[in-house]
Amino acid sequence: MSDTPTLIPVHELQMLHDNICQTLGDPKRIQLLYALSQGPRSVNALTELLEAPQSTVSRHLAVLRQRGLVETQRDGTTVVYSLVVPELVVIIESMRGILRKMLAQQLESLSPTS
Amino acid sequence: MSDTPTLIPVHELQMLHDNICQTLGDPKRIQLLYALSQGPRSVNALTELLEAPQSTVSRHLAVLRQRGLVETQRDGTTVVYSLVVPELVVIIESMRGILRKMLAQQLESLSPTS
DNA sequence: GGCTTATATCCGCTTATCCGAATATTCAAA
DNA sequence: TTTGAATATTCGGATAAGCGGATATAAGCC
Repeated sequence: MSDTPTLIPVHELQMLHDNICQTLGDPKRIQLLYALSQGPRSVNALTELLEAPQSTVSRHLAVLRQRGLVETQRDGTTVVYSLVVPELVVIIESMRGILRKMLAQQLESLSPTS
Repeated sequence: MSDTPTLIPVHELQMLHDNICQTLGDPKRIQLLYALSQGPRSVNALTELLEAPQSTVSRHLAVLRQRGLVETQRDGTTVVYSLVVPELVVIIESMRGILRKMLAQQLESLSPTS
C-alpha cells in the first residue's frame, strides 16, 4: 500500500532544517555561498563584496562552517573560505529559476494572450 | 572581464528570500509541501498527517498560499490545497540528497578506508 | 433559524535570529 | 615584544517567527 512515504522522518527533517534549510534562509548567507561558488575567498574580500560589517560577515561564515558547508584554510593572518558543498549553489540557481517562472506567470495572468 | 556576476541583485535576492528561501526554513512547511507533492489534500487530512494543531497547519498553509506556492479549491465546507510549484519538492529532495552525502562523508572521516 | 463541520484568524506569549559596535584573538613583521 | 592587519567573538538590544487556545467565519444540513 504505502509506496512513497508522505512524511519525512522527524529526525531527518530536523537535520535538514538545521543544516541546510535554515542556513539558506538568510540573504547574506545566500550571497556568501554564491560568491564562494566562484572560488575561495578571504573574509576581507567577502566583506568588501557584500558591503557589510566585518563582524556580520564573519558571523555568517562561522555559521556556514559549523554546518559543514564551507571550510577554511589559513594563510598568514588571513583566512580563506571555500565551498564544500557546491550542490548548494545548484539549489540556489533552481530557486532563482522558480522565481523567474513565478514572476512570468504572474505577468501572464495580468495580460492574457488569448 | 566580468562573466558570471558574483552577487545576486538585491531586489532579486529579496524576492528569493521572501518567496522561497524563508518559506523552506520551517519544518512544518517542508512537510506540507512534501505531503502535497503526492496530490491535493484537505486541511483536515494535512492536520491529521502532521499531527499538529489545526490552527498551526492552517497558518502555514496560508503562508504558502500567500507566496503563491500552493492554491486552494473549495468543496463544500472543506478546502483542498494543491501544489502549484512542484519544483519545490525537487529542491527538497536535492537537499535530502546533500544531507545524506554529508552524513556519509562524516562517517567516512571517522573510519578511514585506506 | 439553529446546529455541525471545516477552515481561518486573532492574540498574547515565547523563542529564534540578526545586527553591529566593541573587544578579543591570532599571526607575522619589524 | 610592540605594532598592525585580519579575523573571531562577545553582548545588549531589536525584530521576526512560530505557537496554540480561543474565537470568528463559511457552508451545508435539518
